[in-house]
Amino acid sequence: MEKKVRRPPRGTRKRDVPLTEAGIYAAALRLIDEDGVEALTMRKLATELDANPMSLYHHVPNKDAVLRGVTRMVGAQFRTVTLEDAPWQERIRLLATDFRSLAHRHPKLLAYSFSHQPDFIQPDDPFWTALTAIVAAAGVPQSEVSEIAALMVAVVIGVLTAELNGALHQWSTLKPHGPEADEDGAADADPGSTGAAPEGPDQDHMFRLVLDTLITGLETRLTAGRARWDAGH
Amino acid sequence: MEKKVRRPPRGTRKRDVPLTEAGIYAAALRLIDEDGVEALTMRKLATELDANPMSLYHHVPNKDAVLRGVTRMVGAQFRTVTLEDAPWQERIRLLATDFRSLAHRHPKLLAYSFSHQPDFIQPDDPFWTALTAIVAAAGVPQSEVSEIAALMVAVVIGVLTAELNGALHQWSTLKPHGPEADEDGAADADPGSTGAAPEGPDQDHMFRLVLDTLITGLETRLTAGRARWDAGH
DNA sequence: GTCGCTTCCGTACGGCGTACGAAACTGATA
DNA sequence: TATCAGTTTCGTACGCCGTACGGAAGCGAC
Repeated sequence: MEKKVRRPPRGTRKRDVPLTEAGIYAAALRLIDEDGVEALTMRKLATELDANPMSLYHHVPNKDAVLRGVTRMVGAQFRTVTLEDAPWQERIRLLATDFRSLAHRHPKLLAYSFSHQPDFIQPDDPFWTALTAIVAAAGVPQSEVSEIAALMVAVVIGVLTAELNGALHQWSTLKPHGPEADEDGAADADPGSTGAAPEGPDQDHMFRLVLDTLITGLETRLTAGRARWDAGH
Repeated sequence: MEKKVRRPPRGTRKRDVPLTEAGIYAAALRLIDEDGVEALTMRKLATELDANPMSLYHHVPNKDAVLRGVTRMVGAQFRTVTLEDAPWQERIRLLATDFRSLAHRHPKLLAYSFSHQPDFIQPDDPFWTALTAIVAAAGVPQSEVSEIAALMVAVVIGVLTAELNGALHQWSTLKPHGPEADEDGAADADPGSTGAAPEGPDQDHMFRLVLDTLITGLETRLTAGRARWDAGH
């Protein structure tokens, strides 16, 4: 007759929805965005979901799977506009910028993923398909598209990682040499002010700089010497 | 035969040299090279040194300091030949290659350092002084040497990280685009042994490719438009 | 001797991931 | 409606971890 509820019924609990895999990932992402990956524990995650730590294990095999799931979830959120008829240089710039803005949306998570989850890029992710399409459109031989795309990802991720963890800023404000010993004339018109600008380096600018340099290098290589590609090494 | 026991052990003791900071770092490096950074614990480290875990804390403030110390120690080992009169392209190639071989000597440690210790490059490390000197010699204006050097480090580290954790191999064997053709045969690579790989992507080659592309881009930018540098783009 | 200082170590606390089994809930069936 | 099987939730517990704390062993100076 009476529905006997020993446990406080709905209403008393904060959570009125049952645990789900997606819900766990979402909560984990919330905590990670807030405090970083290393501060995420299964107990805190359970608390956030108003559940017992062990309850999570019916939806997720272990903590590592949580991280992988969150990463995959965020990676799947990636969207970019594909300008079909723009020059490949423009398209790749846009793609990289979109990717960078995703990284800025969840910096703590992506800084982790970049170094700990080599498979956070999946072959059918929109990012990868777009990138390979652009690289192919640039004129890279079909057989090397993957390699070139892989290298571009590695480079971009390298710069992003350095940007996210502060290394880029730190290095670029390092003094070039230390003592004098300036040999081999570098065109040097700058008076001796050690330019300790409080502003520091502009990360947007630096990102674009790498991108442009990379693109320029690729252009040169593609137009100047097709034989160089085919010769390989 | 009387044994020279200057230190009659309370309890049984195997270690006859006292603990030192350097000794702790050396042992930690041994364990890291073997099992990876994440497997290093203060207890295992103490066992390796035949000491009580708490004894380490008289020479080192905490575990994080151990990691930082080991990283610094390895970083200080970096050596490169400086070809004073070679063209900067050649010099930078050599520097990057030397750096890469250091990374291959302690892959587990450096994969960690790259992402967790933004300050593992110090202003007076031979690596940094050599790099900034070369960049300056290439003709980059004094005021931007640091930025360019920082970017090059970020790029190289990005590629090395991807190489060390297997991502580079994985990505470059990814199918370029469509889900139409189903091909299997993903063979996992063992990081570190880049010797005689019979299969597709040659990591040495890919590293050189990035380097060359970067250098080419830099060349073009330097020779074609000096105004571009000065205008700050 | 007996101090004071450095080095070493035993014990212990709080937190972690998660194995295990019991309890509670759910929907299908009788 | 009562029963029951399967799923979801939870309590307890184990073996790790980093490290705080305080006591003990060695050693040079007096």
